[in-house]
Amino acid sequence: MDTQDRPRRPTISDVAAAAGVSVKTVSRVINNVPSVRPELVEQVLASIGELGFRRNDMASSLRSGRRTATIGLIIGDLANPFYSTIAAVVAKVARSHDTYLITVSTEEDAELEQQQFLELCQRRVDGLIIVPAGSDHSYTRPEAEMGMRMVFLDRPPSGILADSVVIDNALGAQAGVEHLLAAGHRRIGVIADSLAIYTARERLNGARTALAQAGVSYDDSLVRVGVTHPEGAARCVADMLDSPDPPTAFFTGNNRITVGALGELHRRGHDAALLGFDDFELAALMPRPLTVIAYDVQELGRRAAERLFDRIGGDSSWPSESVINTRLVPRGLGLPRS
Amino acid sequence: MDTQDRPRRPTISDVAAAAGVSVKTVSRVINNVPSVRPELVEQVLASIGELGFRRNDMASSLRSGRRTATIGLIIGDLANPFYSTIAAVVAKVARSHDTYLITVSTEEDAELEQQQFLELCQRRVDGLIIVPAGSDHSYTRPEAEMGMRMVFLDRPPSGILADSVVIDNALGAQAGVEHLLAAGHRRIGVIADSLAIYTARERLNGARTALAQAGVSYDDSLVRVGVTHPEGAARCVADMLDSPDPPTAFFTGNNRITVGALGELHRRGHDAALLGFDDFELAALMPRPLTVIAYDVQELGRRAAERLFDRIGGDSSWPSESVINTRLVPRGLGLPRS
DNA sequence: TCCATGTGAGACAACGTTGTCTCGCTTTCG
DNA sequence: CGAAAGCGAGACAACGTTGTCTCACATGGA
Repeated sequence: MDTQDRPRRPTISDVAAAAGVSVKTVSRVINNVPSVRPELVEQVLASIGELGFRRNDMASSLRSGRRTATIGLIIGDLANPFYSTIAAVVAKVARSHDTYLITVSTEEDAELEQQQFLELCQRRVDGLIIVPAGSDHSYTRPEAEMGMRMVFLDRPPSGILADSVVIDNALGAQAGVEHLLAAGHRRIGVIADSLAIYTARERLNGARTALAQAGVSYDDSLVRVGVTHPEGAARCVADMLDSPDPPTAFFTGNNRITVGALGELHRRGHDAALLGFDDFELAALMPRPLTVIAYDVQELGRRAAERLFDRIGGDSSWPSESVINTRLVPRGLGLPRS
Repeated sequence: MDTQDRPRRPTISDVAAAAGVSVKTVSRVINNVPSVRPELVEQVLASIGELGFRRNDMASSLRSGRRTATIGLIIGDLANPFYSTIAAVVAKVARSHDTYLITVSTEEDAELEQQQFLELCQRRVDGLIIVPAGSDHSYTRPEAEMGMRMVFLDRPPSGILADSVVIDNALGAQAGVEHLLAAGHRRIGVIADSLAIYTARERLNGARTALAQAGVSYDDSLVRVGVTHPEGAARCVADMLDSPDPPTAFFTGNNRITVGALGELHRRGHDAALLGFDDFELAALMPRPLTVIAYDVQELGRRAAERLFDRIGGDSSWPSESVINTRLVPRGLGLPRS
């Protein structure tokens, strides 16, 4: 008959009334302040149980000015296993710090990245881990100056000095191409993602370094860039194989490209060698077991998350760049055409 | 020299002081209330830009009592592609409702599920999507009664009446086993996850129905349950193949089990047929292309998220159970031993 | 000219919680 | 026995924002 029509959550003041104590005492009980008479503690706990009271964390963190116990993760696409692995390990580290994780996808759109960054700042997350989509991060500077902690992951930031954790793309790609060269290949097709992406640039550079050091002249017709989908990679492979002087091996710049290329080779029953950057779960089970440049994705996420919590914990040392090593996982190659 | 030592975020009161207006006027400008003189609007916006002001969303939603624009997703493990696909599509639907997503992993632990559920309620999320780990959800009832919206995904709740979205596990498994029977197999090994999991129970039931309807007597030695890892699945396959009267085909209850079983068959070069529940990206590229029971995981997540936002939007109709159909994707089987 | 009407903007309180201060009671010691 | 000290618990204000109310001033009609 009263204002019971919409169910309203009880507040500490309701609990206080029910237990016959002041709101502050309820607050003390909730926060385990020891200086409350055990008998009152019991009364209060009883009332809390009866009413189903649950503290409003938002009000609590507003008043206390402490952490919101939330961090944000800005990534390309949660459906991509690379990103979801990172999200999982970041969430795990966050949980060990009693912190929740808000994950947002930018779909590799720089504008969306900026928008979501600012929105997460409005929510007063305690910190942010960012896998950059855009190439200019000076927009983060005002927030950084006002105390927002952030760590860049997989790609370094530009326009701001901040922590980052990246993998050794160039050296990894170089090692991969060297492996193909050592197997006797001289015509090696290289397929890379958009060069707007830092990792794609670095990997292409590494591949070129290997070729140059082996004295193999650089052939433009054997390099394709801006390949973003497996289908595109398949077309590139088809295209190069149909050319007059086709490659005998392929170096593919990421797992999506590798899968697309593999599919095309599989369809054709072609025996060109294939070596890709990024490992993936089923690589060993492929029709042709795949040699890949692998690295510890979980370690990548873990280091970024731990760096972030160091910062949140008050670490104010000079920003650092942490580099994760890659390793070549040999699982066999197609034989070079002799 | 003043309290500038720790960078403090400006508040609307700082903006008001800078612009020479009242805090309420700043609030009006922020919220696009039209009844403010354009000249003042400009002043306020200028001050906002200068100070780098950004509204505190937590304070805003506390005061206004409106939504927190956050929903929670409670799943088993974000690193599992099934769950990350769901998380991605839920995040997408959420974003279209200007809402953020907090994802937590239970690691299939019922106690952790309950704990995280309650913590998310404390955060005053607007709603929750839950993939149950536990089998009793009566603990959610007090929260539901106080207005917490929730939708159960992949597995129905027990102990509470609430919306759910599930797939047709029994019928799918039945169709899968029928497919193996139609190919002439009579000795079919069935490997299932822990029967504490609803989907595993349902799928096993479906498999048994198919066997029973075909008049194949049920052989306990051909059924393994409680298999949670690919390694376990591999051991089951090895074990059954090494038995005196080995199966000629396997029905595997989920994608982890399928991968483990496939690996073992691959190692042995064994030609037993394999048909699994759950599709996975590379199934078509496997050494033996895999026939699977597939379903639209994205649709599963999408329906749950849309149902949740219906509820948040005020829909108070009777709770519904939405069922997603499965389909058999034939990609070939090993031939039965003749 | 005077009063009714309308409009823009400020004062104040409130959301649910916690930090600070105070106060009364008990304990202890000179 | 009185005063200092200690301790438990309440009153009050504040976190940053927005809802409600009020008021000053401008406008228009009688």
